[in-house]
Amino acid sequence: MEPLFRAPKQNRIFRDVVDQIQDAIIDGRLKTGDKLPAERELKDLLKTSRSTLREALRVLEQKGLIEIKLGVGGGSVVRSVSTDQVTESLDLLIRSQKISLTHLADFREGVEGEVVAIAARTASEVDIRNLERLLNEAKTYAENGPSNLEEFLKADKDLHLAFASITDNLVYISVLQTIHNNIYRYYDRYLSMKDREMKENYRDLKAIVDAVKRGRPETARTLAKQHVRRFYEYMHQHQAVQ
Amino acid sequence: MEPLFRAPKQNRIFRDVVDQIQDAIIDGRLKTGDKLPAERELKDLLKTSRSTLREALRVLEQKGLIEIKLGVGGGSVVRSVSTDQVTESLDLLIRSQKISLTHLADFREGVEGEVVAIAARTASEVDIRNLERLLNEAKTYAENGPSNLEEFLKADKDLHLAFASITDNLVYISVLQTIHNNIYRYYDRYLSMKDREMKENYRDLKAIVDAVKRGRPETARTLAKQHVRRFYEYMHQHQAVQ
DNA sequence: CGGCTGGTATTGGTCGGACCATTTGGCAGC
DNA sequence: GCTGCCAAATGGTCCGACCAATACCAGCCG
Repeated sequence: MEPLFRAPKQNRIFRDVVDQIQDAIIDGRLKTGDKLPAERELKDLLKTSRSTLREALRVLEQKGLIEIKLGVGGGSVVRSVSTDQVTESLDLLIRSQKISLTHLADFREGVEGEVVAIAARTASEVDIRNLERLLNEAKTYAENGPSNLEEFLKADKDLHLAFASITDNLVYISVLQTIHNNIYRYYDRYLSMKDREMKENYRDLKAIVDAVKRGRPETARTLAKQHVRRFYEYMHQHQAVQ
Repeated sequence: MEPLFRAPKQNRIFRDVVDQIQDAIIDGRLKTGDKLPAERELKDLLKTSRSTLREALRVLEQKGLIEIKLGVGGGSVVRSVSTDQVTESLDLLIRSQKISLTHLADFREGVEGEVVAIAARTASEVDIRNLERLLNEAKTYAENGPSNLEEFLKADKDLHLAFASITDNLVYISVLQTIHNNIYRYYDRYLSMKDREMKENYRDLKAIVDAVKRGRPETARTLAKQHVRRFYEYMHQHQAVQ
């Protein structure tokens, strides 16, 4: 039987180790949940040192391809190539302030408009029920006023990501996850929503869900764009009075 | 004077080292082009071992925050936080075949439509001249037929990215760069464009540039969506006869 | 008998030190 | 003054030891 790994060549050995394992994951020789051998064992299989191997594992971990756990029964486990890690780099862009609030808003307006339009065309009954459940959560928090702002924003986020899920399109899902996972970074700087604004926001969401339920793509798109724009207007106003 | 680094705490030291250096880069204490001390020196400053420090540096390198060069005068240099590295994770998604051709097409239709619409509203004269220059390149290749397919696709890509640049919005730019940097992975599997199709594709591009030049956002959007859809229809047809 | 508890083995995390490989720049010899 | 080689700086690799977290099991106590 052919061994899973071979001794590395090239100048920088750790790079070769990374490539070997990454390729094995990408073309399916290693599957999600598979456990790599222990470091002391793997270093022998790869005919390298533990330090070099560990540098390679760190890189793979950072790429989101494996997860490393401590203790007995720990070790390196292959993660599913998912959207979780897509966040990292856009995350850095945002944190380095290379992306302005306005640019983020423009992007969201276009993409989220399209997403709800697709959702309105393709949502199943199960999808709709899920949307209504999330909408109901948002309603509860909205009624309780600004003391529940954090929970309300969470529900708002969940709802937006639920629309993305309905498209069943990993590109939309991962891109929007990235945006929504980072958007809170702007909150502290800009956002302070008042009671009236929370309720207004909730009515937006309700209207969008309604349009999706009734299968009106263009209505949903218009409402979503308006919703996003309004959200950013709150933030801009708050910025102005700071 | 306060030292740039302090001794790490926490359970996993390398993680703390990563955070320290990353924070220094993000909030500007370390600027693009700045050189970190040599490893043997930095490990003393951080009161850690060289192995641990190196694992941290590997992670930072993978994040695209530093670049490590060998030899005398080598070392770790802070890179500008750019869109280059945003590619990595979507790249992995695509290579793992988690994203279908259709999903990619749907996403591009929405986003590229929006992008050219924005471009039509905001393009400057310089932008227009640049578009016309790129369009002219595409024309040359299109006229020379399928033997120039590769060059034509490159020109097509440049044109699409040029539209994104006009928006001046890093989110659009980085997302579309990611898509276009990876789209070629589908070519081998699906694409084989014939002479007639290349010319048709060129006419699409020309019409879009024209709409942008004349400041017609909605016309540009419609044309761009149609252009993207047509492109993927070629690929699907080719797939079907394989 | 059952549950708590502490020990122990496994596995990743950290450390220090030695040596290798690459690169640059200067010095020696022509 | 040019050429080519050597030395120093710096990252890359390797080794072996020990630390730290954790799962699991044996044994004790209620």
